Amino acid sequence: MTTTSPQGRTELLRPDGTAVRVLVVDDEAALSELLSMALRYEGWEVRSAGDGAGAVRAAREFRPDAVILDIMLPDMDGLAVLGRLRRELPDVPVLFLTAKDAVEDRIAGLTAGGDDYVTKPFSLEEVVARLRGLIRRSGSATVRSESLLVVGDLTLDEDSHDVTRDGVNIHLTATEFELLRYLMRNPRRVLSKAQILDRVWSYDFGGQANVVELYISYLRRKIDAGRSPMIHTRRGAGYLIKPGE
Amino acid sequence: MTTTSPQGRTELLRPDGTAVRVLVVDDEAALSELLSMALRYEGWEVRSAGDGAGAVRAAREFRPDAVILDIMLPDMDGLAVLGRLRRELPDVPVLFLTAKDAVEDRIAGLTAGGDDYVTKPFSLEEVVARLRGLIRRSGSATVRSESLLVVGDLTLDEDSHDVTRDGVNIHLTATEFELLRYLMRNPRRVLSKAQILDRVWSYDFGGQANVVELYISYLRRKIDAGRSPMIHTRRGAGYLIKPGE
DNA sequence: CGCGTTCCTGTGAATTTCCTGAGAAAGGGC
DNA sequence: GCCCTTTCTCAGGAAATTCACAGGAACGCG
Repeated sequence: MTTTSPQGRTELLRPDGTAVRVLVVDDEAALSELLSMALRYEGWEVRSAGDGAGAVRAAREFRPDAVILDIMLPDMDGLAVLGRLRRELPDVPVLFLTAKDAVEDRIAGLTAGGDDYVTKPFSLEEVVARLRGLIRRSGSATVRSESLLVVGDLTLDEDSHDVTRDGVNIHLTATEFELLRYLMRNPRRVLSKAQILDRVWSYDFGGQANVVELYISYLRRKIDAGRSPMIHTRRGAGYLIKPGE
Repeated sequence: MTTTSPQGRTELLRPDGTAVRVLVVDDEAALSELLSMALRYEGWEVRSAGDGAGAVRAAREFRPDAVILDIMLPDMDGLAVLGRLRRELPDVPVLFLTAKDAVEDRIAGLTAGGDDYVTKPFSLEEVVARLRGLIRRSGSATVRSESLLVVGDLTLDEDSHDVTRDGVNIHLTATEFELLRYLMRNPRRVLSKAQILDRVWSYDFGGQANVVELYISYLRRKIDAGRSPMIHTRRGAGYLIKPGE
């Protein structure tokens, strides 16, 4: 088994060259599973815990580089877990999972230390992107990877959310942005509509699968318009992005 | 390559090139947590103590470059702690945390020696800025940072609180100033409303998240009025500031 | 060449997100 | 204590975004 990620992109690695370690703390087994699989697929090492006690134990043994923490847990409330995690892992960034309306009720100071949060229901693309951002900025990983994705003359900046083709700025909506980011993080690789739906849309999306077609169509209009096309259809298989000739 | 903080800003560093050390003395664990997280994220090394005895011990071992001291502590009152800290660390600047209604003249006496204070409830932006100012002026750290933030033709002086666009002075209220400072310390970077709220508003703020929208609106009126806009909305993501073209 | 399948995209409606005016409440300076 | 400034809530309205639906185009296969 090689250390290159399944998707073949440049990975974030720890200073000693080993894989980045992520601890997932969530009591919903299904969610925990979903996250673990997605993160392993990123090439990261994952451990998960279903309650606060397990989380603290895992933190001590596993010494993760980042934590994903659902702030509503059964035995302790998430904030208590956070406190105990912090004692074990003072400098480790935390990505919080929270219900959408909880944000309005305000969880003061959660993101204060450079941490971040994602509201449920989330898309995997969002979680992975946020987590990569956290790790990148935490300095725990060696690779100060750029926040800039480049495919041919197309660029996408994950920090500023700026997208340009051939130097020209292109305005994308939030969903278009996430779709393009997913494509660009997997250049020259066919992604099926099911994969895209699983990754870019939130896990509870119940709509028609052809939203993917629709959004591919939107992207083409904005990105390929006139120019040599970069987004290609593989009939019966999916879509891929690659530099135009 | 210059050393940069996690957020990519220039850091304050000590003469030997190591990170600045800050001691946080506060008995409220939650506050202590919040501060530690924020300061670590600034790239500083943090130790915290929950009482006077611990503070003195930490001072002796840790030799901090600055101290944040809550002047109401359980075992000794803050003034006694201060005295003993001063014996350990004669020249170290202290940032006091105090209740708003604390006796004014007493504070005035305390801060006479170049120290500073912040009233509770505070915003992290304010604490970090004050602390940076203290450290910068104390000479303990190599001054590698100006107090002037510049983005395009917009400037903000953290010392004098002067803000100018294209040379013209602009009057901002306290909140507007802190918001703008946060944006300008993270140029070209999308900041979510939650992040902004966590950082610019005080930790006990319980209000509506749309104050952020409101203050962005105020800032635009004062800063972007007529001119090419520098504050941009990323719908569904947040706001960012960048030089106009 | 004809046919079924797959994909593309215009239209429009529901929803979400953002902006901003008006005014109440709180705070600061004198 | 009084006046002026600042902060913040509330709510209406504007605008952008998401998505379903459906007709038509393109494709691949026999």
